[in-house]
Amino acid sequence: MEVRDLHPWPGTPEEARAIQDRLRPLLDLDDPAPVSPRTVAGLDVSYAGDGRDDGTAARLAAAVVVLDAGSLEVVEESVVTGTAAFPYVPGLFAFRELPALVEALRRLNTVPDLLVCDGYGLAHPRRFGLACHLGVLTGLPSLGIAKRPFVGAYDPPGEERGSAGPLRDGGEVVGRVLRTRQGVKPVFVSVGHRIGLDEACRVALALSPEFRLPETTRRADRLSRDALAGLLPS
DNA sequence: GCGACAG
DNA sequence: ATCTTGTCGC
Repeated sequence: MEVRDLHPWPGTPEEARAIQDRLRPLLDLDDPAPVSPRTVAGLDVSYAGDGRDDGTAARLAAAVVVLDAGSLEVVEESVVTGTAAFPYVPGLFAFRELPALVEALRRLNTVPDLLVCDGYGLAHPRRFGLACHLGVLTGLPSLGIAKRPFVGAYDPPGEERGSAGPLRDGGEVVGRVLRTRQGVKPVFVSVGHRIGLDEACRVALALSPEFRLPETTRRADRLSRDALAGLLPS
């Protein structure tokens, strides 16, 4: 599929933040139309550990797995190996894996109806997490499902699957804390681009019929790990 | 100023 | 993210 060219690559955290501030206005989040995705793409990245002290140049594998939204059967897979493009800095996480993920998306023959990212969308210090960034670059609806809290405050949702509550930051609701499995830690859902929070949570639940994490990220996680394992140890 | 901080 | 043993439970 087609993906917009990457902007000039930032050399410093300041430049990276400036890029996020410049791209944020491109988000389409006002009254988004229903997505009702037929296919959903899950994205994830695995790392080989070493690299430089700042984490740059660490070997990684970025995977995209497209599933049929109804049956959750695999429609297409794409994996690429590469190196971390930026040190890990909370709030600038996207710059670490963006180049590899974009390349994996470009190698897709299918154009998914929705992107499900491992991390955050709007629930971000500058309201521009990885899901927002990929949404703008691809033009596709996107959302983020994170395993751990980042920004915002929340009350623990009920113990049953489906229970949820608002994730609030700076006086605004930036996402939702959702229990995808009874008695198990909840996940953090936030919209990225062209989708509403209600639909994002419905999709998140539909993609997680059995486990805490959605099948999209579970599949992408396994694929990226396998790709890394297939590389010569070094 | 100090601590916390997606993956 | 990754480093990691055993253990409880379906």
